[in-house]
Amino acid sequence: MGRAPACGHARLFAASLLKFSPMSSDRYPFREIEVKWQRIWDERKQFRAVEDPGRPKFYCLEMFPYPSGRIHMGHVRNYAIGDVLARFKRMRGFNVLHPMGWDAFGLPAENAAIEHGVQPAIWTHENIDYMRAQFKQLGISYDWERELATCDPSYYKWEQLVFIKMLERGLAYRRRSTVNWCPSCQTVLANEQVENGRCWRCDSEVTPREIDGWFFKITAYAEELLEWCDRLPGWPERVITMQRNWIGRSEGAEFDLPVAGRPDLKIRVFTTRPDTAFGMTYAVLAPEHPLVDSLVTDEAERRAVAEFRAEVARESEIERLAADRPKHGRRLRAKVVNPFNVAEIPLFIADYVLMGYGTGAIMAVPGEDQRDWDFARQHSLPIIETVKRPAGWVGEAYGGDGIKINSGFLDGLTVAEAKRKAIDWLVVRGLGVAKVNYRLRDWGISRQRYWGAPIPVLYCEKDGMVPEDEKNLPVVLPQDVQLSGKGGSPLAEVASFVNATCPRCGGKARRETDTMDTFVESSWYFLRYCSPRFDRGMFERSAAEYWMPVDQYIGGIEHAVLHLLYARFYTKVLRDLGMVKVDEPFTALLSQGMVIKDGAKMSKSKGNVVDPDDLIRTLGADTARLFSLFAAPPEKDLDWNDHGVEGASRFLNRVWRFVVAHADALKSAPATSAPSTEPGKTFRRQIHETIAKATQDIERDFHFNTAISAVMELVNALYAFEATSHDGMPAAERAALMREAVETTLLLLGPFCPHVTEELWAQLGHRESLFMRPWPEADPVALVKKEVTLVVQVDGKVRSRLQVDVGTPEERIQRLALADDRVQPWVRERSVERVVVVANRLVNIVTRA
RNA sequence: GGGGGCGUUGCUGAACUGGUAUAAGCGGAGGGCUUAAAACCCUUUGUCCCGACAGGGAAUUGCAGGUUCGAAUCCUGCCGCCCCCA
Repeated sequence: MGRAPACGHARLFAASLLKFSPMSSDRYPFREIEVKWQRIWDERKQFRAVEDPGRPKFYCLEMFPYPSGRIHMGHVRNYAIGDVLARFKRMRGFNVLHPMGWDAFGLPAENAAIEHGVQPAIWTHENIDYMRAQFKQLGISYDWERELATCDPSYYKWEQLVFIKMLERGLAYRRRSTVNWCPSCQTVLANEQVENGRCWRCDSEVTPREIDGWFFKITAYAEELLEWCDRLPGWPERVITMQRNWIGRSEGAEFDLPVAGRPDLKIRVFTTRPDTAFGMTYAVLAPEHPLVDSLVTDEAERRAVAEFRAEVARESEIERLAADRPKHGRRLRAKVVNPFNVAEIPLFIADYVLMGYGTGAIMAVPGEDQRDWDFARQHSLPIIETVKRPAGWVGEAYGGDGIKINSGFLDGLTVAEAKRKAIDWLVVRGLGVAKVNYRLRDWGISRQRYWGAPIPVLYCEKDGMVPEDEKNLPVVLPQDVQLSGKGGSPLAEVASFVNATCPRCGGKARRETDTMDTFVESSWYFLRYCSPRFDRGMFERSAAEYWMPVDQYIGGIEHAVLHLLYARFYTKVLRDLGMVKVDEPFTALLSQGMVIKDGAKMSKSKGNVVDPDDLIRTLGADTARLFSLFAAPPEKDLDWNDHGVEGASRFLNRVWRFVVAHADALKSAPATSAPSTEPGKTFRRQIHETIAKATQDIERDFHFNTAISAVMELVNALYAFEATSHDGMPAAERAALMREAVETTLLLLGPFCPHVTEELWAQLGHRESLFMRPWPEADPVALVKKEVTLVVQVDGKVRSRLQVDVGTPEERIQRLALADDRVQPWVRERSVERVVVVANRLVNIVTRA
């Protein structure tokens, strides 16, 4: 078979099989193929998942998207990674659950309503329709029958039910807290919506504001969430570390500082370093601390404090905690007493102490804490060292270990011993307790927004706060609400919603008008997928028991703390409500990197956006998928490169041309072979080495890029094999090997590029889908090597190569190596000290002058 | 300030538990096919040195050291970039 005619043949063949689009005359007809197979997969419901206790299950899940309108390249990458795994695991014999849905509540829908007058529900559903079509165009193997949208009342109904149960158990509660408030928009802003202290929309200054809101008591699970961090080996270490730090467990002590001359007042402080108490030279309260008001002595001080508070209120939490900026503080007239040495010390309010951490008050030990040291220097306060510095120590505050000094009864102890003794001392005297503190705060779930799940609570004139009766659920979000973007919670304006009946007494009641944070919906959607149409509960127990936990979760690193922590918490709550058995929702996690172009994240303002629609239109979904999997391993950022995409397209064309050109010969060839010739054996070994490598790369560490490159090498070898005549090789052997190589290529490539491989598979005469086939296994017989090439080094430098039979004894290898013509000149003038032989790899001859 | 990660060719990136550094793709060069171009196919392609060629040699994985028969990989210090925490 000549090469040039093969080309022409390919075109003819393709043209007769499928109609060509004129603009892609040199490319395989990807458009037709992709549409065709998407339709067939859909009709066959090929990826429908059904519980089957007889087969091992694999729950493969990618973080569901917010329906913003259209997908971007980050989505393509995320969902392509998931699809490779889902298809791969199916071929490996697993019963795979691979669902898709929509994180459909959120601010953008509401903003679209405010700006363009579209109802959020309509806007959202239109976006979902468009994006669903895009996913289908990418050929992702979802079980579309399980699709769900979180804005559907039949979804959030169950979340409202769980809310009520959490309320009963004290896991949901209401309290006042400080939030970011925009006075012009009259609404609460999320931290991300505050830019440099200003509202992202109207640019007015954001102020903290005390308002009532709902919280989930995630802190009740702090210890368990932390403990399980050690039991999630399938998670990336950096995500685990971020979660650990976020939870921020610290052990220490809590004790009281009496206010001098005010026997009625004392200030509770938390410290992780009770051993340093003798170094306490002042104390600090958070400016917001409730005791501050009782501590001020006169009107002048009250005014000064108020002024200072207003100043601090403008600073963000991040600014207040930044180590490298000056700390602002104001001295109060009141003084406190250090119980350890009964010294009277000054008391401050300062921005670097937060009400939200510990008790909102600290003992300041500038000798051992850098922030205290900075503050002490600024305010000319004394600094006492209570830990002996190591010899040669240069620096300011010393946070390290050492022997206690200047510390009364703690002198001479190590830091750890002193901590224990200091706590004992406090406990014995009833002054304080040992205390574990967490940085983690309870999860504020109230949003003064319309487009979210209503919180199922009413306020009755007679009964006070009352949960909605379960039989009245769902509390449906009203439609056709006029949204102005002003005036706080939009639901408060909807009389038909607000005015309701008290489920307890039947009297008049007002509905809660806050809606839930959208992270609540995403905290359990993976459970709903197990039985998405179940209408007698959140999910069907047996389905959840079969599918849970998610075996592989895939998503962006930006959710390292937020979503992933909330979902872990919520799952544990459901477990404690007796609804699920699992302790953790996600066994393994893959955090994929960002898609970068020209050194920056894709964004409209940078003009470096690649539109998936364009790509699918010009080069096809298989090419888009292939490149996004080939260009980098999943956990790394992916540098988008237009030339590289063309390379991926070129490769698929190359596969296409070969198969189509040789389809007739391949179809009639025997399926497997035991080659009799050396070149035949070598080629077959190459085929099976590719299987082994690709399988390992996918399975072990998701290194799809190297798996693909292995297949590329096989295709190159296939072209070379075809172009060589191989005198003496039986025609049947040649044909069988080509068939084995081609079919292996298609099977290995299938999960990456499902359409083109499925089409070529069919063209080879297969009736059954490629994806119903088992994943190929490397044949150990084919992998056996008779000979190996050993590298011969002299003093670590490569000087020659040796062809030897596998299993050649070491002495013989040594002899051969030393006798080698190329080795001789390097050892002749020197004496051989030793010879290192690494089996089947190399020989290193170590010499001495 | 503390913790973690990364640094390999013109570019993206390979190199399993230390064992031929630079696979695969992109880009470059040359050739074939073609009236021509595109597409496609083949060959070649990190640097320096010796050599007409064949071939041979040297240094090289951010920099400087160390451990080892042998280091991109392990250890120490430094430089640069990134992330998290403070």
